[in-house]
Parts: sequence; C-alpha cells; structure tokens
Amino acid sequence: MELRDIEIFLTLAQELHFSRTAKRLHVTPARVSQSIKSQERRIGTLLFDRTTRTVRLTAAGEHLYRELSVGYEQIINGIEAVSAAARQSTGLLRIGYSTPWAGDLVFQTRKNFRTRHPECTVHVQEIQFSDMFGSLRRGEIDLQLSEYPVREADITAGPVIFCEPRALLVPSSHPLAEQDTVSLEDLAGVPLIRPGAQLPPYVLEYHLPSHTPAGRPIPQGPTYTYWHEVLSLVAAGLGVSPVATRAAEHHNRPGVAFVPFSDAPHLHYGFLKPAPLPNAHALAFAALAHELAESQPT
Amino acid sequence: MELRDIEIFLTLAQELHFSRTAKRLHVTPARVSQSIKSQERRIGTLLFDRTTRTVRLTAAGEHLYRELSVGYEQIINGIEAVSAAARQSTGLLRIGYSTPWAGDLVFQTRKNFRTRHPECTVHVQEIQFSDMFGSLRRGEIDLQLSEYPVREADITAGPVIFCEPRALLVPSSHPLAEQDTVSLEDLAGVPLIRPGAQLPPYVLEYHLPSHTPAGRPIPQGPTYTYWHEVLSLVAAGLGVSPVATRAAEHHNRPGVAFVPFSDAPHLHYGFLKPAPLPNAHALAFAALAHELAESQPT
DNA sequence: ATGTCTTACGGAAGACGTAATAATA
DNA sequence: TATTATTACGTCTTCCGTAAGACAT
Repeated sequence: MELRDIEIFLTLAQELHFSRTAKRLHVTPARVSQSIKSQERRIGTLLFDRTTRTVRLTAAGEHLYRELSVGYEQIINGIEAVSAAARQSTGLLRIGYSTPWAGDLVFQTRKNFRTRHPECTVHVQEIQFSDMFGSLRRGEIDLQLSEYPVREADITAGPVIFCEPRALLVPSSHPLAEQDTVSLEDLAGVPLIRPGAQLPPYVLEYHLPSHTPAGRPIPQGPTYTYWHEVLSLVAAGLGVSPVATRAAEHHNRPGVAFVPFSDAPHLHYGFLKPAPLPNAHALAFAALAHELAESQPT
Repeated sequence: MELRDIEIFLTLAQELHFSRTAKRLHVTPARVSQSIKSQERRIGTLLFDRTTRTVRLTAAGEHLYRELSVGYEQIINGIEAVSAAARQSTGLLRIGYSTPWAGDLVFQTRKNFRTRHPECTVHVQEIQFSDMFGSLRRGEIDLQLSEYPVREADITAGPVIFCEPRALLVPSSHPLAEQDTVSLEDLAGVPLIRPGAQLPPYVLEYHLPSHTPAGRPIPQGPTYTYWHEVLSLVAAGLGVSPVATRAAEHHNRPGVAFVPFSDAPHLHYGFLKPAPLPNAHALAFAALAHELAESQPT
C-alpha cells in the first residue's frame, strides 16, 4: 500500500469505473484492477462490489475512503507546499536542457533573467537523452528546453523557441563525407546508431526513422548510453547519426564529418513543463528565452 | 515520494542519525541515504544539514516534517483500522501453512477453533516455499505455520509446535534407495535440488546444506519453482532432496523412494506472526494448535 | 583509527503494459 | 455483440543490499 495505490483507490472510489479511473491516472485498466486487488488482499476484505457493468463501494471501502482521503490530500499538498516554498524562499528555478546549443540559450537567458529577477536563483543541468522526461516527471526540474516532438499526457510542451537544420554525422572515411549534402534516402545504405534506453516510439521514429520517405528500410546500428559514445562509434565506422548541424561546432573531432541534409525537416526546440502546476518564474524564464531566440535568429 | 520514503524521512527526522534510522526500519544506511537524497532532489532543497558526525533538520526539513507527520499517521492508522475492522466484523483470521502435514494440523485446529469462536471465520491457504514470508509481510495473512529456523527482524516466531524426522527423497533406481537409512555424509555424492527463488541464506543452508558435517562439499542440482517439480526431477534421476519423512505419505509416486536419515536433526514447526500487532484470535488459534499437537504426538 | 555518511554497481522485486479471457447487458 | 473487468505473462523500472570511498572526530 503505497501512495500510488491509495491514489488509485481514491480515484476509483470517486469514478466508480475502472476504465475512467485508468484514463484519469494515465495507466491501463489492468493496472487499476491489479492494484485494487492487492489492496483488498492486504485489508482482508472486498473494497468494491463489482460486476463488469457496475462498481460500488462496500462498507469497508467507504470506511477506507473516509480514513485515507484526508491524509492523502494532506500529504500531497504538504509536499507541494514545501517544494513551492523551497522555490519561493530560495527563489529557485531548476532548468534542464538536452544539447549544448540549447544549453547556450538557457545560460544566456539566465544572464538576462538575473537582472530582472535577482531574487531567483536558477539551477541549470543537462538532461540525458536516455532519460528524456525522468527529471521533469520526478519533479526535479521546473522547466526543460528539449527537442520536439513531445507528446506526453503529463507534460505540457510550449511554443517552438528555435529551429535547427539537420546534418548527418558520418565517418570521415565514408563516401558520403565527400558530398556537399545528403538526402534522407541516403540513410537506406547506412546503419543508424541508436540509444540503448527505452524511449517513446514516436520520438525514436522521428529522430531515427526506420524507413526513408520512399519507404526503403534503414538498417539499425549499435546502441549507446551516453551521447558522447555516438562520436566514437561513428569514428569507428560502425554507423551514422542524424544530428543538428550545430553539433559540428560542439562535437567535431578527427574521424567524423557533418554533412548537411538537403531534405530533412528542421529540428524544433521548446520548453516542457509538468502539466499540473504553472510556475510564474518558469513562465517568465521561458518567455524571456523566446524573446532572446527571436532577436538573434541562427 | 511514496509512503516508504516518507516513513524513512520521518524516522530520520526523529532519530537524526542515519544508521539508527536504518536499524529501526530494517534496512541499510545506504538505503536511507539514497531515499533522503531523492526526496531532496524532488523537493528542491536540502532537508537535513549533515556531516558524518551530525545530522540536523533544515528549516525546509522541519516544515516538511510538520506537513507529513500528521497525514502519515492518519493513513497508517486508517489502513490498520479498516484491516482490523475487517477481521473483527467478519471475524476473519487468515492462516497460511507450508506443507500438507502442517496443513492437516491447521485444518484440524480450525475444526476445534470453530466451536470455541463461532464468530470467527478462518481462511486457510498454502504458502509457496519460493515466497516464504511474502504473504505475512504484505499483511495478507495473520498467522503462518512454517518450518524453522526463521530469523527475520519483522517476524515473530512462536514456540515449536511439532517436530518431524527427516528422510532423503531419492530416485528409486538409485543405490541409496536400497538402504534402510542414509547419513548426511551420503549427500556428498548426490546433487541437491534447489529452489530457483531467492531465500535467506540461513534457510537454504539449513535445509539444503552446502557441506556435510564432515566438511565435504555437496553438489548442486537443478532448480525448481513449485515443490511438485521436485518429485519429477528426482524421478528423472536429476538429484535428491531432504524432506520430512511424512512427505512419503503425501507425495509418494513411482520412481521415487524415501529413505530415513540416521543422523539428521528433526525439522521444527511453529507459528509466525507479523512482529508489530498481536492479534487475539491469532494467539488463541496458535495456542489451540499447540495443545492439539501435544495431545497427539507423531 | 573508528564510526558515519555517500556513491557505484548489480540483482531481485514490483509496477505496468499487452493480449487473451470471462462476464454482464 | 459490445463493453468492461480480470488474469497470464513479459518487460522495464525501482528498491535495496554490497562494497568501496570520503569525512569528521
């Protein structure tokens, strides 16, 4: 019986419907059923009378609802209050970014932001591609400048802040390295280096498509954990990787070459926020970053 | 931030000492440190000012303590109250047993128990050796009749209720099957079939020793998930297994033989209870079982 | 030197999704 | 038959222990 189970129980007690409960909590009905069942084993009695058509609280269920709802609210609000106080009193804003060029904008924004909000400290940290949304979900940061697309139920993606043309990172010995530009169709001939970690399918398919626009399959290359490994893998001739053209300025090294795409759509970047709570400082920071990016287009 | 983390935080806030906190919660100091650190990341500020010699609550820590302690108590007590009510009102006592002969005693006790406590329903269920303490820990049963030794910090082991001599389960084609008795020393020549699941080392070493009393190593055989598989594995000649002599009455089948040990100490059985809460019905049931076992020694 | 907290790493338990099944209308 | 709840099973995350390191007295 952890807080998550209690949340599931309380939600089901309100909705009296497994599928709706699941939807509200962004999980599957199966999970709701499993959680309720284990709580019933724990308590030692049924909490809901249910058929496939009706769900009703039992007496024990009502009793438990009365016992838990207040304490649950108190804990959730308490955590939120203390987090908010930590942000207020220290005036702390925690921001993550995914790539060095996104980081540049964040740091630059921070410089301006400080003059307007001297009461607010801004913590900046890099986010690993392998755990794109983890820090945001765990509430460890308030704002994240990230590649799009992002379509997550519990995350709000703000407007596009800036765009980046794309290039292909290839071994310098590879024939493609001689060309002025490459096409998405060229990917059919070279293995793509992939992240080893689990990412949403739409993110993977966007950045590392499985097929060219013409429909030809793109081979899969070795996997990496930290982005830095991609450079080594490419230099070793084990594969290629589509990147922002700007990566050439930050990640150039012997053995690799960056060849611009002639036909790949630009990468889009924007700010992600946890869906529930709009944070005044965070909004101000995002707006300021937007202005800055507009005033100095790449 | 689940209830477990909150428990760790609240305990540390009281103890102001990582190792003592760990001891109270039956975990390692490392775990306490990890949990606190992740909560601090979540909240966005330090909760404790600490060196290796002193631990003090920060202002934010005190604030959080005030916010969480009440709600936490309320939830824990609420769950306990509803569980207790479920046991009271339905008069429910849930009892687990590990082996058929333990089950026999439990069912027999239940028959007598019913006449004295007609208000109390007794649920009986078998416990898999592969998850010896899980049901008890999760609060799914109130009492468990089990093999000893049991030395778990969060479980109370009552007095020994009955004993069982031991025998070796061997393939009927094996030379040992011809003998009248076997010795623990004979184990040096035959692989022991082992449970695949994780069990406390002292339990494993007691039931399936790695060495004979004389110090000779005992080979390891294949593993099983459900006890029933042991019979098939032995019948297939893949190994042997020490068991209670009584197993011969319950589990005999073609291809296997039970040969009594001449020198193995008897197995002991007793009742396990979750450490915190002594349950009146449970105590009465255990006492009754004890009487019954005494009155009809095996 | 010793007791205490922290970090890195690995293994096991638990959360959760997918897919197939059962049950109600 | 359509909708909903449950179960079986597999995968991935997270919990937690071990062991080694860093600090303070």
